[in-house]
Amino acid sequence: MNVENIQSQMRKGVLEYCILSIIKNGEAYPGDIIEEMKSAGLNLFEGTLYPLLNRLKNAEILSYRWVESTTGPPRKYFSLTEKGLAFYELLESTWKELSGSVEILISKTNKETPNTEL
Amino acid sequence: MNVENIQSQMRKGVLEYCILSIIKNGEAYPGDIIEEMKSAGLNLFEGTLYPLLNRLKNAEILSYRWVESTTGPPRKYFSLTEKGLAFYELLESTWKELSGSVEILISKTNKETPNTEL
DNA sequence: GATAGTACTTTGTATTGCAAGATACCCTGC
DNA sequence: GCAGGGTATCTTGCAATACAAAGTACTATC
Repeated sequence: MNVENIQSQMRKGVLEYCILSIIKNGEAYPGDIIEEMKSAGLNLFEGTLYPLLNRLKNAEILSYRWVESTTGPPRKYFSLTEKGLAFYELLESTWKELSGSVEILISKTNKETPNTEL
Repeated sequence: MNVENIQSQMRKGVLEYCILSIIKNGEAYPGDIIEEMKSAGLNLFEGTLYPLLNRLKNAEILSYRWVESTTGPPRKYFSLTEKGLAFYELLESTWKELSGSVEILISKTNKETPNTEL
């Protein structure tokens, strides 16, 4: 019940959505994705990302191609498939519904009984 | 990788936040909470809620008192402890940070290359 | 051909939402 | 006083998955 755990729990649900959004923007390899996530304030670990990308690839949501690098071994550049784009849009509406529901709930419970404040 | 699973994953992270928000508004028993969540569009199951409430009680975030009911067995009415209020505020800021990060990421990745739209 | 840096993969652990069923309490009718 | 239906709470087992940590592999440089 510590802070890291809470953040991790909340992050969980939106990880796929964020990652697909990055890839939708253009081909990316895992290093790009981790960087972009961090710059938005969302930490992401290799041990999380690689299995996730593989799950998405196996579900035919992502595809990849090998691209050689001058600074090391070749990289897997991922991009969305057609199915992946549809999946992304599903995630998008799911996120909007969820965040909408939360807003409704929070604003409602904050208004009804002001005397809750002691 | 089905729809229910995605929704469930996203819901996961905000469950505690929503439930604490409802309880913060005033004492509530599990039936109340499930009703309120459903009315906001968030399904919640008994098998999820009871263990969660017990975890929060053991962490001294919630306390409860028994209240008799005219329609059945007595109910556990939960309320926030002092520690619970602090925890709620932590969840609140965590949620705001997360949803902020997501918005940043999504809007950024949607703008940079408009030609992604096929 | 050894070393360092980058990239990808795998294994094990802990958490927790959910389904299903069990337990317990209250009331009514007999 | 006890059988049955409705309400409420609790428990058990399963499945999914984020994370940590260690391992493998490729490239370039010395």
